[in-house]
Formats: sequence, C-alpha cells, structure tokens
Amino acid sequence: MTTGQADGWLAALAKERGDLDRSSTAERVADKLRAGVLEGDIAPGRQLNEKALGDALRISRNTLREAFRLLTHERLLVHEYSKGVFVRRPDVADIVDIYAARRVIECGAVRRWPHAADAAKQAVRDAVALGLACRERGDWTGVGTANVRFHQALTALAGSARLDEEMARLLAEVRLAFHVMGDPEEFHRDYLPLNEAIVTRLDAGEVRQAEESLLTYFDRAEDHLVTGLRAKG
Amino acid sequence: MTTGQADGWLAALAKERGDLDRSSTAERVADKLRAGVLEGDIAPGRQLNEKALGDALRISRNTLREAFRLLTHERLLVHEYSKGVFVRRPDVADIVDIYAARRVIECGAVRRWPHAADAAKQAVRDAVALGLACRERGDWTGVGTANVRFHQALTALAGSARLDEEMARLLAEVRLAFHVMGDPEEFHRDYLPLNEAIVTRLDAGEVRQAEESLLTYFDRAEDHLVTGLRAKG
DNA sequence: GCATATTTGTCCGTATGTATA
DNA sequence: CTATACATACGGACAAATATG
Repeated sequence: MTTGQADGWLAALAKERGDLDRSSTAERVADKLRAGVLEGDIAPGRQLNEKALGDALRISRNTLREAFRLLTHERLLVHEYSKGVFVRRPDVADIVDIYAARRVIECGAVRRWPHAADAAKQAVRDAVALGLACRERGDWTGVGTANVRFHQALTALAGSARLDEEMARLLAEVRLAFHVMGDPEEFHRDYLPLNEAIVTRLDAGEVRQAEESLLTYFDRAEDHLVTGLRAKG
Repeated sequence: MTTGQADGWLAALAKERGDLDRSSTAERVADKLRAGVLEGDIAPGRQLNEKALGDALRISRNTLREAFRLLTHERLLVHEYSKGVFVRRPDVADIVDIYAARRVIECGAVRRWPHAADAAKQAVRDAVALGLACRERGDWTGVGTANVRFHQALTALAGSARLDEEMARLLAEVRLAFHVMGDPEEFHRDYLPLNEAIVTRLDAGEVRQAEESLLTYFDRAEDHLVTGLRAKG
C-alpha cells in the first residue's frame, strides 16, 4: 500500500508551512521532502502521490512536480513513466558504483593535502573532534552526522565546489541505503578510530598512509552496506 | 541585441520537429538546445527568449521552461533573476574549479588502471587511435571529439557511472569555455602526443608516470583556457 | 478479458509581483 | 511613472497510461 499518504510525516510537513518565503515554493517543498527522505521518515520505495501531497502541502501539481524534478536530479526520487515518483531504493549495484566514485574522489582529494588551504585542513580536524565529542556523550546520531561532515571535509581539500556538490549527492545516496537496510547508523562508531588515524597521519605528513586508512574504511563500509542490502533488500 | 532569435540555428531547430516521440517533449527540446550550445551555434552569453523560442518550436512556455531547467542543472544555461535565461559564460574561477575536479577524478581513475576492465582499457587506446587517425586527414574537429572521448574513457576506468556523468558535465563546461574564447578547438592537436604518452606508459605498467603526463596536460590546458578567457572574456 | 476510476503527462491561460528600460 | 518582460505559481483541460474490480 504505497498510495495512502496519511502518515505522521505528511502531517508534520503540512504543519510547518508558515516560514519566511526565502526561496521558491518548489525549493522549499523540495527541502522538506529531502529532509523527510534523508531522515527516513519517508521510506525508500514509497510512492509520492501528486494529488494527495499537493493537497496536503497546499501547492499546485505543477509546483510539486517541480520539487520532484529537483529531488530526482539529486537521485533521491525516481520517476517511473506514467506510474509516478518513488523514493529511491539504492541496490547493491548502486552501492558498488557509489563507492567506486568515492574511492576516486576522496583519495584524490586527500592526496591534495599538501596543497590544501589551511581552513580546509582545519575543517577535517574539526569533524573528527566533533565525532569524538558526540561519542563521549553517547550521541550516535551526532557521530553519524560528524562522519558525513568528515568526508565532505576530505573532499573539500581539493578546492572544487563542483566536486563538493557531487560528494554531497553521493553521501545522501548512502544515507538512503542505510534506510533501506534499516540500519540505525550507530555503527559509525566503529569508523571513528579510522578517521582519527587518517587525520593523525595527514598531520604527520604521511599522506600515503592516510590514503591507505581511507581505503580500508571504504572497503569496510561498502561491505557493510552490500551485505546489509543483500540480506534485507 | 540578444532577444532576436531569428538565426540559422533556430530555423534548424524548428525544422527537425518531426521525430519519434520517444522521451518527453522537454527532453527532446533540451537535446536540441544542448547540441546547439555545445556546437557553438548558440553563443555563450546569448539570451534565450521564452516567447520567441516557444513560438518557433511550437511548444508551451511551461515545456520550454522545463527544458531550461534540465540544461541549467547541467550548467549550460544560467537563470538571471527577472532577466531571463542565458547560455553560460564560464569564467576563470569556473575553469580553476573544473580543473581541480578533473585532476582529482581523472588521476584517481588512471590509478585504477591495474584493476580496470579490459574493455575500459581498450576504450582508452581506441580514443587515442581515433585522434591520430583524425589528425592524419586533417580533421581537427574530429581530433577535438577524440580528445573528449579520451578523457571520458580515462574516467570510465574507475567503473562508476556517476563519475562518468559528472565528467560529461565537466567536459561540456570546458567546451563552453572554448566557445567563450572563440577557440576553434584545433589546438587539441598539441595534446595528442601527451595522450599517446599516457597510453604508452599505462600499457608499460608505469601508472605513476602516466599520471604525471596527465597532470602536465591539465596544467597546460588550464593555463591555455585561463589566459584565453582573461584575454577575450 | 473488459469496463471503470484513478493517476499521471502535457499543455494552456491567467494572475501577481518584480525588475528593467 | 509607464510600459515591457520575466519569474513564479495556480488551476484547469484533455489525453494517455495504469490500476482495480
């Protein structure tokens, strides 16, 4: 039953419609939908009914479809012709593809460490420190957020906004995959030591060894996701 | 005078409107516009008038706007608030950003050479061979096309469709930049020997040296574009 | 297999606000 | 200030595809 939209998340979305009108309606709607998808409130595979959603959000179909297009470009929704739009369900092939891309981009960015701006380097250290602080107080959601920020900071070492955007898309897809396998993301705890090792080695000028640690992380994370998706997907 | 659209390319676009309706109208229109922009028929900086274009192509403004959105996401068009849609004019900052991304992605992909699929390796060799053949018969446009294909083939070594798509976007932007500086692209001739060297070194297992040649290429190409844009832009 | 209701695809006209000449 | 052109959003019309009984 994918058409019934009278869940909690829909009511929550509709209630928040009193904000300042900063950007366009479509973008604001897309922001809400994106948050709902990434938080897992709108489950992967669920269909988004145009009329029901449009009525609930009090926007026209055209505007809603515009929001759908934005999120489809971000690979968070999929469009099935004459059937509608659905929250994406990344499969094993997607994970393999995503991690192939991450290996190239993040390792390549790490190798730019010697040429990176100081602010970019500090952002990497800060992300690890944030993760450690969250672990101290048992905030596993915070640890997950810090981990995402860590990898965005690594990418930013390359100094390319286009690369940063692509990485944001890839990390969002990974989050979707977590929701497919129903993983509460707290396993990020296991990766904190690796992140620490990467920063330590970078600060010691051991770029090569840092890259090795990063590759170890990718192997583990990819394996975790692939086996998880094979089991639950 | 940017609003008068009665050029050759518009007539050409309108005439071809008898195709099979495979994809959506917006996508077909986007395909035509994309081709016009990348071939240089629609010059960078030119405004695309909604009404004139819509009337000429016999499509509604909504549909045209949808096509605009697609191309805006590909960074080929830009929306200027309350002014309209224009063909993008990449500036020096864009070039620097793009080449930072290319260095990371393509070098990272080249380093995957030992693990790459045979077909992907062969595609790299084929692209160089195609470039040489085109040079033989003085087909400089063909040399340029082969060069683009070469870099797409390098990227494909990583085996990630997402990376391939991002590279296609980056290379399209580079083509736009060529048109900004009015370069006929025949200078690609100078880079053919570098491409040859890269393949030779890869086949000899000298991945590290191949990467060095690639970096040399990036330095030269980026410098060429930056100085060209500073002069003509 | 068939008929019906629902949903989506495509396109249109319009209305309002805003920026530019 | 007026006229123009555009961005944005809305609601509706109709065809086509799909789902449902």
